[in-house]
Amino acid sequence: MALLLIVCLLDGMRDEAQQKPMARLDESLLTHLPPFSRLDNRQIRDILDQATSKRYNEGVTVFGEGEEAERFFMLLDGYIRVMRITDTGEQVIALHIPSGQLFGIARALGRDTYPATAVTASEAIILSWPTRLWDHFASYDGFTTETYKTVGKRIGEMNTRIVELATQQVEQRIANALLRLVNQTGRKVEDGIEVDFPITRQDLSEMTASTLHTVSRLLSAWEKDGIVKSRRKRIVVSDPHRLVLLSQPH
Amino acid sequence: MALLLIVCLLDGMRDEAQQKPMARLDESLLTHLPPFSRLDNRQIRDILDQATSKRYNEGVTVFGEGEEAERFFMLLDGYIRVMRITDTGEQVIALHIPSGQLFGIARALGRDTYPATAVTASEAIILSWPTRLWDHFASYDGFTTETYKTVGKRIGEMNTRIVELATQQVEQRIANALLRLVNQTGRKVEDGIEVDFPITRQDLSEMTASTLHTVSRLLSAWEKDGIVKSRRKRIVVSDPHRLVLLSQPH
DNA sequence: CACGAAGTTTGCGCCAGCACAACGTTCGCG
DNA sequence: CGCGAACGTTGTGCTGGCGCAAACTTCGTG
Repeated sequence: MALLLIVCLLDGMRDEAQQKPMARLDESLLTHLPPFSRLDNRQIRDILDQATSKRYNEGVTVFGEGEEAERFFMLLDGYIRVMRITDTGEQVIALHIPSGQLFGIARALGRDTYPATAVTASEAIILSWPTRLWDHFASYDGFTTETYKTVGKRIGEMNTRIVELATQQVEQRIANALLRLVNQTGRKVEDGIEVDFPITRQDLSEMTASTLHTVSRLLSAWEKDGIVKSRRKRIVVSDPHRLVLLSQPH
Repeated sequence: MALLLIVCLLDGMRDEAQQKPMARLDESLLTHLPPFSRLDNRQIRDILDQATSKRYNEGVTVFGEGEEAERFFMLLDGYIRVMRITDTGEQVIALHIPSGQLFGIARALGRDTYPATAVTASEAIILSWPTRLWDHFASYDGFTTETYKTVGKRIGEMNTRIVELATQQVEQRIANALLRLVNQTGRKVEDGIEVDFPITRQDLSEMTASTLHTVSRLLSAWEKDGIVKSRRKRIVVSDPHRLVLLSQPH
């Protein structure tokens, strides 16, 4: 709810400077996001005063793997796709980050460079700060604690990912990926739940270590069975329950 | 080097109480381990005074996935295998932890339960502390910083793991797994570098999401080519360079 | 509204690697 | 030192899902 407000405020800035301090932004709006929830007003204002805001179109690279970690980021609206590219040019999507989370916090894990590439999966609004401010903010009560909770969750997701890749069939992996998307970023629509950002079969194949072709085939089959409905870049899950069945072995 | 000393000291305790305070242990021995390297003598003594020491045989479960995270651990000697078990009973090995690292630090990531199962991959000597002490130690300068560096590294490894599973052929994955084992835990022997703890083909297959049979076949083929030498539970890599070639696409 | 780019569908053949099976080898233990 | 269990090897057949190819649909743009 708070986020919507922020977005409106920021929309006004769309045609102005793409990067500018956020002095205008009401600090109460950030209060409910986990990393900031335990901070007092003075601290929040301090953080906001030093933030840079920027609006990104879909498919823009926020930072690349191996680059020096000069800034860290807070996603206010939209979705971020975290991916790596192999020597042979294949892309692997590691995870999707929903709004309200910090990302690119290499510094918090003692790294000097970003370990992966972050690309906007939809239009996005992002605050960012120079990395050197991390230690300063880290002294604020609860800031790091909440951050590391997020890290812990992501580790859990990665573990699950590994187990899935290691043990499940393609159909189950794709079903799982879709369920995860719908759970984490789903939006209720008339005939089911829709993934809240544009997603192609190619993307799904990169999330599940399969191929565009296989994903396409399966989605077609599922559509025939009335489990999903999809159009270009949009996927609606109309029968989540049957998808859950498909996602489990046998 | 310091570790060897510790091990000797502890060996003396082998037949005494399996669990007892470590008051006797010279604090200077822990000084060089990353999590403690920036601590002063008083702090190290404080940490040691509250530690419990225990010796484990090979193949013993230290903690299980989902259990309440009552303690956190420091591996002084040996190796730990971190694994998860799927609903269908398949095991997946997530990573191996070498001596000198903290593990089971769910608390540091805001979790109440352990996210995976930890089993000793060899005989091991482990210190542990009640979880509630974490926050106390965390106030010591550098303790958490160094810990989170380790977490960062493990995240990197997991990412690599995911990319490997997603893009590489079985032969390359097994070659990679073997190279990683040899790099991280290798011990020089006469005719090459040996994995420093007992490892079965089954283990390797669980690390690479393949089967015992395939691993066995490949190791046999490699042995015929003079790349590795293996006997029961032991693997020696005699020609790492050619293994690197095998680990890369084409 | 015509064109190109991006996204999607579908058919077909093939092969890496799994399942199944049976046997050989090493180790620990009484 | 003999037995059983754990660990390792090898052969054979089969199939899921990938590679390749070609055509179709939707969208944005000038």
